[in-house]
Amino acid sequence: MAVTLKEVAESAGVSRSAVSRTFTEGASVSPKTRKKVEKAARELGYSPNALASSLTTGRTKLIGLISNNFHNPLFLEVFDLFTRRLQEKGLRPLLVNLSSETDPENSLRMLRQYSVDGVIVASSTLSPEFAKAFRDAKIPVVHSFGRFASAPHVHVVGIDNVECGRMAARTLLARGYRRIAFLGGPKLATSTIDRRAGFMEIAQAVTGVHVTESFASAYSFAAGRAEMLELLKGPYAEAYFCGDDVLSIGALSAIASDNLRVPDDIGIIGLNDMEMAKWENINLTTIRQPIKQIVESSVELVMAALEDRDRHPEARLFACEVIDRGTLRAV
Amino acid sequence: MAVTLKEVAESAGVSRSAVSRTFTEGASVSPKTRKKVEKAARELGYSPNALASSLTTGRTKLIGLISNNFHNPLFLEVFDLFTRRLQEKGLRPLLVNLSSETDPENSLRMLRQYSVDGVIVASSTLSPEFAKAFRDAKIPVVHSFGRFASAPHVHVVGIDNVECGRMAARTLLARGYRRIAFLGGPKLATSTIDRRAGFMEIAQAVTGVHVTESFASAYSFAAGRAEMLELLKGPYAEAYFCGDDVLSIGALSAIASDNLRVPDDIGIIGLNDMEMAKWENINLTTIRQPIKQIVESSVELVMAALEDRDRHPEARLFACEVIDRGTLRAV
DNA sequence: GGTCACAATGCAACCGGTTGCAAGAATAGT
DNA sequence: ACTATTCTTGCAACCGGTTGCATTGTGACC
Repeated sequence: MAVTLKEVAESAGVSRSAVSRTFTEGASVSPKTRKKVEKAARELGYSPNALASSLTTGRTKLIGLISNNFHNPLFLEVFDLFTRRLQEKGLRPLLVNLSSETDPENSLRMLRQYSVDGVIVASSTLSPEFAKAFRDAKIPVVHSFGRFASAPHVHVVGIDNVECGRMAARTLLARGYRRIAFLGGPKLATSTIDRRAGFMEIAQAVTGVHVTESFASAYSFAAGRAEMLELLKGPYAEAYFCGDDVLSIGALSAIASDNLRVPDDIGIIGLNDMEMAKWENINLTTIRQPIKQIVESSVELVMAALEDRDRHPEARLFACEVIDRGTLRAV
Repeated sequence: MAVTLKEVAESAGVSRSAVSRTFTEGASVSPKTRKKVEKAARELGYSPNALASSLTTGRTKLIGLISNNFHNPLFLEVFDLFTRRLQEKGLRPLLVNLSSETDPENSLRMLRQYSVDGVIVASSTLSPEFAKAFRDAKIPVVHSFGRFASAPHVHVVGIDNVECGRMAARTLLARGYRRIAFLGGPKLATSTIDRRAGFMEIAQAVTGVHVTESFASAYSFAAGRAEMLELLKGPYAEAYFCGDDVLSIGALSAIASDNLRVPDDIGIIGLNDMEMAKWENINLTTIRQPIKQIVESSVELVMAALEDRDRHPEARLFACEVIDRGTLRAV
């Protein structure tokens, strides 16, 4: 096994406490012993066992990073940002893939067994039971990319999907589109519901605008393509607000298959601004979701909640913005 | 804090050992006490602290999952597969993003501090110092997607990149291409070196074939596109073997920007067969890397290495196959 | 030099479990 | 009914650290 505290203590000729103290921030150790201990530690290649110390301190610095979005390329960026940020802050992400669990109860038990300090759920949905279980266990939870609520029952960081819907509708109207449509993700996803609501609110408020809606079975390329192929069979709209970039890309491919051109024949606006959206062969006009800020804020929030366990649930919203590329006609 | 062993013991009216034993596989407990303990545990909502037990057992069931490929969409699939598989096997992935570390030494220390049982490095490169450090610490390492070596100094699971290069060359030749080229990733990446070697071996062996090579600065869309745009300025080849799918997609976009058509004007064959390759608007002919098998085998191997710490380093290779789609002309 | 305040150190108990060992209980064998 | 064997069980030590407390050491000040 690895070198232990005791061995270092013996080698340095001091007590175990002394060694422990040299490795704890702000403990009282004289420069002399500190030097001795550090020398011994270096020679033996000692590094403290974080798990053992967590036993007494009650802090593991482990953060459960839970997601079920392992098929949306956006989330590779999200994982990248999360892991970097957590590492920077001295926290360790324990990754949990929720999609494989038949029973979320299971992941939950596991996170408790490993005494994670906190949990970040990076997924648009978070079941209330899940949230409750963590609250009962007094483990801080931050729901990243979650649904905004004015009275949240859990910390949530994300965007205002309703406002995004409005933004999309306004953008389409500003470009002079009059027959517009919402092409959402799964009908039951809260993100779909909210984006639709905002979109409709604006679209239906102006006379002379014809608005329709439809829903893809998943936030995926295949679902977006399939749904758009279907739509193209009938009389189709002038422009579509797709619930998500990957859906948009699916739709774009359907349009291309039908030998229609974007934005001449059909306009598309997406949501997310994932890396791929700026690829020149896609060049998607979309609404940017500031994932970097969301991630940073989530980490900050989970750390704050660690400090103050009874911190009141808080919702943090970030503004989105339209990124104008090539899939919508000019103003 | 959470419920502890002691509380359960008191509530059930037995010793702590008894409780511990009911929760350890294969320990000797009478049905009667087991029943009592389970009842008490259920009532109190007890679940054992995995970290505390790791202290005596020496096993944490934590596996360090290390990568620096947070920009290649293929790796979202890889992470999905790894997390699922590890979870199925009762192991927990502790994710480490190497790209953010200025100093890999750092991640290494952290993994030691958290006493991970083993490490999976999912990245084409693995520095020898890194491997050595783990070997010194007696922590099993599996290098997934690593370079094949007939005398590996670390467990490695992946494909034979040289053979892939050959396969690509043979495929292009079989389609009647005679002016062919290799468009690799970073010149120093072992994957690039090997794929190039295999490609050249075959291409240069047949007379009348003109073969050239060039290298993108990274395995990324932007780099692939940039390099291909450059190539298109001069006399270009009939078909390109790109080092990777994402590079291929970049190249395809460059070709489209120049108003050339695939496969009529230029052929492209990629490597990986990531999800995107089958998207209808990309429809990339490529060499499939069997990532699912690689992942499963990696997990299996790391578990085996856990059992037998002195297991001899082993290289496991998986065969690739050409997936014929639309970016190469027919035979 | 003596007193005092405070810094440095070691002791021992503790965090939440596991496990070797010996003693006691149960079962089998005759 | 008595002994031999196997199962259960609790005790106590241990895993690798941390920390409250009492003790000792150090320097400041008068």
